[in-house]
Amino acid sequence: MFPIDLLDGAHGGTPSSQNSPLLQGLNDEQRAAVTLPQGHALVLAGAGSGKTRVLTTRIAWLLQTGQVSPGGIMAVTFTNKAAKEMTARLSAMLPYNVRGMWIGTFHGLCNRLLRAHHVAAGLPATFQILDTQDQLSAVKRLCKQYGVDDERFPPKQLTWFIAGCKEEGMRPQDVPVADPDTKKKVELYALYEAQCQREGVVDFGELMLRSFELLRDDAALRAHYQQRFRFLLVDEFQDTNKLQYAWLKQLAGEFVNGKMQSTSSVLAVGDDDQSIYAFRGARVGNMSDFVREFDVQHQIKLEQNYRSYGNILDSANALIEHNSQRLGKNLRTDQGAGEPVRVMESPTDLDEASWIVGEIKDLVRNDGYSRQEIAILYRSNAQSRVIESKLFNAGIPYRVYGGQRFFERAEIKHALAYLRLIENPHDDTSFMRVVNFPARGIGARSVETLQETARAAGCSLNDAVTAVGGAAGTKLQGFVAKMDVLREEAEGKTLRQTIERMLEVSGLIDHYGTEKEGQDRIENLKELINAAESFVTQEGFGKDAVALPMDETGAPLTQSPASQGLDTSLPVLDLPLNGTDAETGETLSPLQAFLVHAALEAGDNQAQAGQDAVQMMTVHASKGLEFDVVFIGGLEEGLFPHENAMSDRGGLEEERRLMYVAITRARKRLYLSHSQSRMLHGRTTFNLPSRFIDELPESALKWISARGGFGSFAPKSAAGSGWQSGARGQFGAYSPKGPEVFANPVVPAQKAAPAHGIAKGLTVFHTKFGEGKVLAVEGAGDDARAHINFPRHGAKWLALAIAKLTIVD
DNA sequence: TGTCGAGTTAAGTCT
DNA sequence: TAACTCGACA
Repeated sequence: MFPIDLLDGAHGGTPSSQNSPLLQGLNDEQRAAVTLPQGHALVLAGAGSGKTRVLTTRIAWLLQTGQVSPGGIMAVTFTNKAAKEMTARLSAMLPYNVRGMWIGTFHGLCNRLLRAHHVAAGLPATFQILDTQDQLSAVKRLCKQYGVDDERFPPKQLTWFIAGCKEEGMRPQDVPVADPDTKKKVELYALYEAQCQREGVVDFGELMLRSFELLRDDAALRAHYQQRFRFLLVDEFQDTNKLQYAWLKQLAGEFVNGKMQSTSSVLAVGDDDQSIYAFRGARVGNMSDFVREFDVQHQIKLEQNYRSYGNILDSANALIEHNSQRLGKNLRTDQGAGEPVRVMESPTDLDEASWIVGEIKDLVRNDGYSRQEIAILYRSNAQSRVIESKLFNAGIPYRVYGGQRFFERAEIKHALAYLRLIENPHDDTSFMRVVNFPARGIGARSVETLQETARAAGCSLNDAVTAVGGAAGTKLQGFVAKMDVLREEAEGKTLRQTIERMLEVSGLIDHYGTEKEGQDRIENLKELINAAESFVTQEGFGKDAVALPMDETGAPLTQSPASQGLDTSLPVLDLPLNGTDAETGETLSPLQAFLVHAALEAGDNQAQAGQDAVQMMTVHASKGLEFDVVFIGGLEEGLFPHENAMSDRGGLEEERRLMYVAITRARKRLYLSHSQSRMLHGRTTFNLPSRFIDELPESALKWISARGGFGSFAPKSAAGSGWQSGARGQFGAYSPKGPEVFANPVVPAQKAAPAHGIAKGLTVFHTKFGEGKVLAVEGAGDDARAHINFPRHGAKWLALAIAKLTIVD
């Protein structure tokens, strides 16, 4: 906290207090970024260079020097995590309420804009947000309705197509049609749009596109926000897509002859080396476009790293050197070399997991690390399962981020669908989801009839119910009546009461009560009530939901905002997080706000927060975080780099940046691990060690795996990069099966091996293990392996070029 | 119409 | 491996 009397002059005063406590402890580059003069600027911030600190201090600085009031600031991030952290740091730094500032994710801020101007945006006040699952089921429903051949047009691909179009800012009429297939897809895109509009729902892409169009087409509104936001700060700028950049330009000012005419100041903070979202339309090129189009005068590089020791940083630097498309940047540290980066090789993914768990035990018991400072990173969510089960068996608390998120669980989606139907009876996606769940005798046939009726009448499923006759009609009407009752009862009830009543009336609790594994689900549903409860408390619903414009002390502004240079002809929209209707002044109901929360923040804070638990997440989810100890598992060709990304150069470079992000998460100790075989999608695969391991400097590494036992599997790096044999004595302890799995001696593969004749289902004889049954055969030629179950020794993988096997029957 | 089991298929990162 | 679809049967 800094004393208020340090405030340097009134509005627009020159920031002269260079010895402000705010600036203490910043290095020269950071200080330069924090105290940048007005105008557009780009900060290239390397990993661990104190980027978040710079951003938040910059905001505090702007406020402290009176250059802007809280309402004049907009800070955009990509993840809720980042937005939350920024808000938290700011409230610790500033002596007044930060709620008046627009700090949030792109999608969160778009939602806020659309809520506030839903009439102008052509949306109902209660519009709902579709997540990826909802979007897919909406598309499936559409395809079925129009009899689309889902072989030729898989619904999933259609959702990608639609999302891709929106990311490029294209409506159906804007999409260039080159071939009949595209023509069809565009038609479906248009139909999908109509369906969403009819049902009052928007997907993620629509949130962005719709609010972009709102700003583009409504000059008065645009002028208002341009006037209002004097300072726009954008985090992770390298991850912006075309549409997001265009959206920013609308807010920043008017674009004339390719140049930005702007009275506001845009600060873009990014790191081209950490661009890992090209797959969802991110354009690193936005950085250079920004410099050109905004005529950026100030560029600052933050290269001093405060996070990691030398060996870790050297590894990161050496790795990213292999990329060709870079702006160029090299991290440095004063912290000394630190420990070497440890590299581990395991025979199987199970061994890898056991080793990680054993290592974690040591770290906690012997080296005094707390579990929450240890992270296990992996390329894809599917990898977490094995590690989870080992951690679970070892009794080590852990927390998994991402993956199956709380709000994406089936029972929670069902509950939310009921809540959405209470809010908006025309939400057909939700209607379809729960009309017969729990089962109430409304079968597929009845639903089909209902859909046809609705389509013919051009109304929602809810409204079409009365037109359906017979027994089916009666049952449908019963369902709708039930929902009507719930809707009426929700009036004047607390969110908690509404949800509890819904769980009861819908029959969800009863249903799961009779199900075998329903107890967990019931627990989750109760957790939903808790989530709603704490949401209501945190957001302060029920009190004065509209935050008034504030002065620096948090007291409401008594003087006109015009003194801040704001356009007073429009209402000042200092709104609570989830927005208020600017035209009517109505605020969202707690239920509406909670549904928004559920859709936009998929609930990464499920697990027991606060517990000292090992952190598990994908590399993507780890961006922006840091830990004392980091394990990166599954460093194998095909997995990391992922095979789908290996075909083209761009994809491979993105994978490398991903690896760069992973490495730079570690402060003190980094473990890299790969496994020779891995259960993937139900098959055992054999992968070479990742090329990324080879790209690291030998001097920074230390191999802790014992080499040997795997003849032809010898990692390709073995040739040049010295596989020092087991430097750690405990190798045998954490890989008890190790020596047995491949019990055959290592001999050079014989060239004349291919015609082995071993096939699944055969019984074979092994000189040491006796008779066994072949479970599977993988690979060909010298690389062929068989998985054989020996009654007395268990299932083993044997290299057919080496093992002496005879076929018994 | 609901339920259950067999067969099929996809499989990656996120708001 | 897990989620999903489809067909047989009650």
